[in-house]
Amino acid sequence: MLKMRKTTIKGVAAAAGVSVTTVSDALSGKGRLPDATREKVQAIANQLGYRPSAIARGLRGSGIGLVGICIAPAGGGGVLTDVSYWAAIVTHASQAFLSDGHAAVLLPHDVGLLETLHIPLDGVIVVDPLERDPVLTFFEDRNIRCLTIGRDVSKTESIWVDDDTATGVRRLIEATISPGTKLAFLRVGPIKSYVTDAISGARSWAADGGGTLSIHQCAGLESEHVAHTVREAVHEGATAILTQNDRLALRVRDVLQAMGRDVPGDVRLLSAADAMELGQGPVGISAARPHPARLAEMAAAKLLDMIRGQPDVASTMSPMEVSIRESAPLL
Amino acid sequence: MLKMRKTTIKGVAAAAGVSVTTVSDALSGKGRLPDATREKVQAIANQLGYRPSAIARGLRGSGIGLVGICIAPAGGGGVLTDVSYWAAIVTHASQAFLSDGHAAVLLPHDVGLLETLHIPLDGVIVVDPLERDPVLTFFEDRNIRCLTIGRDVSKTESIWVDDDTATGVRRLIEATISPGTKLAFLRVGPIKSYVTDAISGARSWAADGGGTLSIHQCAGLESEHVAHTVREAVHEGATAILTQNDRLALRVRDVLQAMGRDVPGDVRLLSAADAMELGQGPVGISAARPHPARLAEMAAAKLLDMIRGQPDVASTMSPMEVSIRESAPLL
DNA sequence: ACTTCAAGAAGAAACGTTTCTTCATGACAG
DNA sequence: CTGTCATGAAGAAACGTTTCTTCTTGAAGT
Repeated sequence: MLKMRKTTIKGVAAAAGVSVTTVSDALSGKGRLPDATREKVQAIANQLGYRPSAIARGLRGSGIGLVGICIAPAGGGGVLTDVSYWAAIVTHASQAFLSDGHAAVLLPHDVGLLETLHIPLDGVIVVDPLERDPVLTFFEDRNIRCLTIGRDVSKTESIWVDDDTATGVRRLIEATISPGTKLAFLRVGPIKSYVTDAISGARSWAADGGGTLSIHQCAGLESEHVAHTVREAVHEGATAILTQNDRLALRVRDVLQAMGRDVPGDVRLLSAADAMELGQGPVGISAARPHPARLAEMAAAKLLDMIRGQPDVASTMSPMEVSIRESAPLL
Repeated sequence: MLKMRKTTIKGVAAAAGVSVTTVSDALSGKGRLPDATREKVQAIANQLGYRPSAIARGLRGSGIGLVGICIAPAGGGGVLTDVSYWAAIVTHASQAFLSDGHAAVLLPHDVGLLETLHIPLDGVIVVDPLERDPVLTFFEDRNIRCLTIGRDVSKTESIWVDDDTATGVRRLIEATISPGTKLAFLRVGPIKSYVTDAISGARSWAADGGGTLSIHQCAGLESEHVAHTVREAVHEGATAILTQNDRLALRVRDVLQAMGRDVPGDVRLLSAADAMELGQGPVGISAARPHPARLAEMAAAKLLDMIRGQPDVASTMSPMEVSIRESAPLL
């Protein structure tokens, strides 16, 4: 394999017997050149396999069309993101960027790793920021335009796109839980905005005379932790359980079954976040339906607006529909 | 918001009353400077929020640590990649890159779109290249190091990583199909290397006296097309069907059921590519198990080796295990 | 007191583009 | 014959780094 150095604009200029200016103009269609020159230069550039260096271009201009998607990796348990949620966001966002001539870089949701990278980003989408997320500070420090999917409740001036979980959850409860019921909210893991929202939706239902609400923190997704929390809730008289997300809901369903409680006969079960798995199994679980794909597209579009310098980019709530299943049928 | 231009190395030099050389040296730890100067410069750089421009850096050196993952988007039907396969490859490859200080850019498997992008890539992983894939030519033309997951059978000099589908499929057949059986291979869509391999695995089984093999091309994944092809195969006397992949296998199972044929009683059913869904339902489908995660990690590691300039990077086959389920139990 | 040397720091080239400015030429009008 | 203009093309600056080279200074060795 010939290890020759890449042909640069200088090489083309020399080969064509013209100046670099002429080459640049000929290839970009600018300047005033007769067609003859233009074609000659193009032919030679072509023949030499000349490709302008994106880096050199970027040095002069503003950026090279890169946007980041900052998201915790998908997979197993723990704080990892659910695979289909992850895939929906990543595919839809990157497609949206692509059709605008930008390319998406996958970034870790981790400042330590981010610091090892040195990438010229035009902007970044941060997915599910935590409260006072250091990742947001990281990008702010570097003056990189940032938009979040899900909100960092502690930052008021930031721009986000989010499911309207509060309203969605309230509608879900109203549709399936009879007034006066004792409802237990089960949460787990770090605080994300949708959890806060789900709670405030449930609170507003309770405050408006829907019923009473108690909140329980699960130590983890392992069966024993979930069982402990469920027992606690049931012992306090709860006859309806609302979980933070799909995975927790599935565990709760199993735990209730193991305890011999009928769903929905003894306890009605709801999830604040829908997922395909909730529709499977003998007792499907009712849930509010998030729209990762739609959020990703909206986020990408807005971020591109910001990059183009539009001044009036605003945050947006996306309305949620509800999926009614066996675990909590319509009243 | 203050719209000041980014602080550059010149700004720091001016503020510190030293030359740019000194700033560069102080921050990078090179050159010979007394600690006093070093610290002073660092303090000022810090205070000014100075971040060296990755682009400028890249201009001088070789690259900015970007690698591409070129893969057809995941989702619905058509030529799109299966979601879990897609996610496994993208997460594992990008994680591997990340831990080496590189970041992954998601690229479309589409020359038209690639041409609109101008990104300085150190290398790229092309997932499931088609035969004589123009995408490979695209990267070759641009002198970008390229490694494929799955092979382009027409390019012999390229470097790849792949499941050993031929051996896996042959083992699968040997374990579940009795000698002398008429086996029908059903394929669909564009030719990818794993299909060629699956066929050659089946061929070698047939050639060594295992049984007879016929190959059928399905016009599409829609029920009517699948039904047509299955009818054809069964009419020719096939009592075992091997499908190209999981989705086709699922359709075939439904079609057989609709035709009133018992699986595995009347017809044994196999898939050349396993997926989670094959384990679900009353009649799980036996299959050879690909390892997208492992392939992605191997591919990333090898590509990084190539980028580092290692001369002896070789292609690798990854052995496949088989999943035995109800549709074709062990003999 | 004169050379030699090392430390500290600055200068300047190079990386590959784009773009603003300038220059030369010839045509045309006065 | 001279001044104006348009055309075609080259020159050079700028983008922000890194790194190789050079320069200055003071200290040490003879």
